[in-house]
Amino acid sequence: MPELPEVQTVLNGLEKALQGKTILSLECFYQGTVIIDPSLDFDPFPARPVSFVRRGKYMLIHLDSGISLIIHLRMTGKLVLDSTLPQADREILKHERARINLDQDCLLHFIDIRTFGKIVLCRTDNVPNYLPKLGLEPLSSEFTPQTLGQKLNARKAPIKTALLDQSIVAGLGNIYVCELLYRAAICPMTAATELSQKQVRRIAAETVKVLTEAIALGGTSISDFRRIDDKTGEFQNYLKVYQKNTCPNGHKVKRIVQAGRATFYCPLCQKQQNQ
DNA sequence: CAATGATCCTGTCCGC
DNA sequence: TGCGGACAGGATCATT
Repeated sequence: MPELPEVQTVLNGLEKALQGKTILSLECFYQGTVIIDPSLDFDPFPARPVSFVRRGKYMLIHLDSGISLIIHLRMTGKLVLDSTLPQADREILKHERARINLDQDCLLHFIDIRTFGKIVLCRTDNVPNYLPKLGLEPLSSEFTPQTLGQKLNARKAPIKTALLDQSIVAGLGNIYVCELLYRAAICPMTAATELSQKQVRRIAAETVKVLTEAIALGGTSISDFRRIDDKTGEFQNYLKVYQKNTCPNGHKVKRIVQAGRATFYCPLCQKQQNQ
């Protein structure tokens, strides 16, 4: 389940892999995976990528033809670089939903078991119309205890649920929210509106720390996340509560369900009265 | 506007 | 061995 660090890892890999290459075409093998803006009235290929931008869990690849690719991996999407065979000889892989053909006999397979991932092709000036309302970028200067507190304190929902809302903070998912709340020693059931400034400061600090550490380690490979070279990330080896039986202090980790999603936390380390 | 629930989809795992 | 059901869960849409 790619969250911000996994998306950044993939995007970094793409930037390297596409260096000096030209995109020749985009193929779709599953109805709905590739969405082409209806107002696109010319063939945007061949085109060269000019910039690679991440916004929340969205990857934006801007091309020199004034067109952009918007890629979202959702839960099981993977991009796999392949330069092993002449393009014409490559069969469609299992669960391959789309393909980005490059020159130099390279291509990117878009593999997505559960078919929720999307690739949108649209004019660069039209990109914002394809993105939902996204909140603070946790690794940008706009992410401060002040801006975060302002948004969180306006919500009655539990802090765990509020942090998963992409219109509050963009890029967090279930794994990193559980992890950062443990590190900040905040009980996941605490109403966001009731968080003290001190608690918000800890949440902001631990969010930046856990995301930065995870990016440095190439993300978390919990189920099937892979880098584009198909290697696994390393951060799963550093998780403290997510899918764990005990926390680093040896306490029993509890699993509850909030807003339909599993929450892992330590009732001893994350007490509600921790100020 | 906020909060909730259903939906999309397939592989894996568990109990019987 | 196989079958049904729960679970995994990001984002979107409809509903309250």
